[in-house]
Amino acid sequence: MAANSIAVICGPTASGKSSVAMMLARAFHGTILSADSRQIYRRFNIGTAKPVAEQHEIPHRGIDIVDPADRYSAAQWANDASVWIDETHAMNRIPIVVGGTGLYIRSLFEPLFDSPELNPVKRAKLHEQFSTMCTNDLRNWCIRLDPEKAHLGRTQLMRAIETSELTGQKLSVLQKTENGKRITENAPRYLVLDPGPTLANLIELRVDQMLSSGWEEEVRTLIADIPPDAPAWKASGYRVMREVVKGEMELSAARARIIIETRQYAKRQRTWFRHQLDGDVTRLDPLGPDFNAQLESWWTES
RNA sequence: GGCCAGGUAGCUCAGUUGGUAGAGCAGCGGACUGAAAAUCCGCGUGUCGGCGGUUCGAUUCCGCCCCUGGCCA
Repeated sequence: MAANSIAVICGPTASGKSSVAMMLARAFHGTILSADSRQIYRRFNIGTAKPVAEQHEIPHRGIDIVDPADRYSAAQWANDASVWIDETHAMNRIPIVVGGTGLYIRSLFEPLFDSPELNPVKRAKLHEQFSTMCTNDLRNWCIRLDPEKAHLGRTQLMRAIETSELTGQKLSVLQKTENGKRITENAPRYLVLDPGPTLANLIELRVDQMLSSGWEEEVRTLIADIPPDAPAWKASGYRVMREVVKGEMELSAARARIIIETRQYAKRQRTWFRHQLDGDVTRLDPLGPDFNAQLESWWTES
């Protein structure tokens, strides 16, 4: 790994990517850049599997950078990450990007388009209207304005509609023509970690660890002063734990539900990492017999 | 031991007045450009508990048996 390069380690939740990143950071003087859309939030620690103790040993960036009620974005992350990368290189360390938020990671190497400013007042008005509409109505609206985007989900439909309504241009066209600037000249080299079917067991194990290390107490204190619609609550398991704290759900039922939610999240991540990464992608099983050797040869290549 | 209610998809259950069956959840596959742990789309053959009987045809009707739950002894 050359001094000015960037290592990228990704994979589904609970795949062990953090501990692999820690190993590399220890051995090769690395700084860990967390590409995780939930670990950015302060105070949401246990349920997001935030590396709290690890930060004392190895420098981390991208953790605890946003208040729970604030909205963050892939674009902001890409901008912030480019600064962290420069700082890391300046300190003669190797940036190790690690995370499960694929869109964040990809936006580093395949930049998001330059989004036009949308008038905030008009935008708020539009969103007020969206909230009264069902997804199907939004879809029909999108078919008229930007049919290429109409097969996507509710959030993406709203984005396409607001772009067309407020700029008069199709989002699908803007994305093709207006390529944002490339943050790094280095070609991406992705390491995707996935232990295969064992992942289900690892997820179950990790949920139990979270529960036994005080997740419920954490949620009890968060619930006291964080608005229920704050973006940070969208981390999987937190809504269910909120019901437990409020006495609306048995802990055993919550545990089962959280395991299912987490498995479903991991599945979505796998689909994403299977199809959305472009470039030099290496896939390894972190529990495989030759993993250490494979990891080393991946690292020393190029 | 007697009576009653059940036994249908991995789970919870619907249904077929006799023409071999379908929902929710789970699971699987997919999409994804400033909310991404988000937001969406697609996918249902299963000895219809077992063995006989009636019937052109039984998951459905009849008989016996097995299993589960409840009530009564």
